[in-house]
Amino acid sequence: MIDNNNKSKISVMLVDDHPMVQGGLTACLAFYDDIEIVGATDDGAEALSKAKELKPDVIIMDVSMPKMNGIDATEIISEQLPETRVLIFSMHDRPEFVRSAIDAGASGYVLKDTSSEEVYFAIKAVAKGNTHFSSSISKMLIENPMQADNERLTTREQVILSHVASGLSSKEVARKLDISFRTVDAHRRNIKTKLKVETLAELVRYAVNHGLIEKNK
Amino acid sequence: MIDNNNKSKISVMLVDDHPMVQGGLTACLAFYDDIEIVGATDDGAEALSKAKELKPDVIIMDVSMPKMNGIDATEIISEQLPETRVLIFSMHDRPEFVRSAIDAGASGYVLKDTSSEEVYFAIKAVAKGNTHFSSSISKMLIENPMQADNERLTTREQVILSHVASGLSSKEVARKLDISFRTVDAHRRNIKTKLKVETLAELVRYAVNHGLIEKNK
DNA sequence: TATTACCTACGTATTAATACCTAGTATAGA
DNA sequence: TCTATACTAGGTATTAATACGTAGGTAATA
Repeated sequence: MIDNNNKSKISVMLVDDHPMVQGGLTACLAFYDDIEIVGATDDGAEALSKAKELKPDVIIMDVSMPKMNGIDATEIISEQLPETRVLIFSMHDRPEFVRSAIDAGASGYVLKDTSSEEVYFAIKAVAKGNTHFSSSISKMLIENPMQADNERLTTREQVILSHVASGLSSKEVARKLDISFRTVDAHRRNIKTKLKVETLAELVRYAVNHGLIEKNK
Repeated sequence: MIDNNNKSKISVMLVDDHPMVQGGLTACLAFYDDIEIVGATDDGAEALSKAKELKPDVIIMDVSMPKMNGIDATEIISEQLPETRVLIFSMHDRPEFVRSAIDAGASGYVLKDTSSEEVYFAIKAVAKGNTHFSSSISKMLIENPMQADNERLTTREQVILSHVASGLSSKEVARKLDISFRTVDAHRRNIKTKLKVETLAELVRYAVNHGLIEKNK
């Protein structure tokens, strides 16, 4: 960005695959004369190239998008355009989505039921280098502290869990991974200890809710 | 509605709890001079009273809303305002959402990634008394025929399944429901036969995906 | 009256899961 | 070099799940 060029207005790029949401954001932000919509796209991959071209102050980014999701896009933008701030604008209020976004470098996270005014204030805050989270998001982050390192599942454990949650017995998982069924059992026990659960049903629910297994499969 | 009064314009009411979606719909439909937005609300319960007052030709209805969901609202509107058409406008593309909506009396179902033009055409179609479904919705309905009566779970079976899926053993479910664990086992076997699954993991996933158990619980 | 479906419950036999304990190898980090 | 972690794997014992078959009582429907 050229020094002092268009400095009084915050340039904003929209990245959302729902036409009505894009339209709604455009319409609502049009009321504020210190905000300028400089571009819009409906997928994360194109967002990257457009962001490099436009160098907006703020990007409003959805999470779920067809080609590249907003979290991955955010991570790359944070690396390649450190002066551009990303404000996540999403349906998803679960801790793992929010944490992924923060880890990827997002400066804020607001839910899609947020009022126009709050979206505007959030844009202003992140443009200044601050952060902004919906109050329910902040509350939820406080109530669900980050899992300790020793409570995270290793890669192998995730693989074991996804198979078990899909319905395979320990023997079937063992055969599939070419390991002993005792090894599978040992992993299951470790996984249960880490996740503080006791039953297979709880393991399955964790896997479904954390995207370790495809829905409707 | 008074005969011939304002007949050339289709009156439309918006029911969606996302301000940007409401804003986007309003903005996009403003381009069409044969459509008039006569009201908007963000919850299904208020939608009922406003609909009786305004008697719109078409209601654009979200599904997930805080106080009353769009399906329940649709059902009541279909009964009490038979000349008002409901067009569902939703994130959810799973068969059970779509079927619930149709059963409730909705005249159409479009997904939130639908273009402005298609939303406009859908409104026109349902205002005329036709139906309109996103092409992916139509395709999915064809591929997932309604379950036969003998494949639906009875009330008791759903209760058994929700307990089992929450992690209780057959003995624990038996104790909780004051029945024999043999009875629980018999139900489990019947449920598996009906759902065409073989393992507890598959039962749990069904329960999670069909809302028989709370997410993140 | 006969049939069907739902809910209930039992016995027998086999397999799977689980708990507990123990332990070797490889790799990374202090 | 030592320690910790991850991944691996074994034995023993107990409990749970599962399969198969059987069957009674109640209510609804033809």
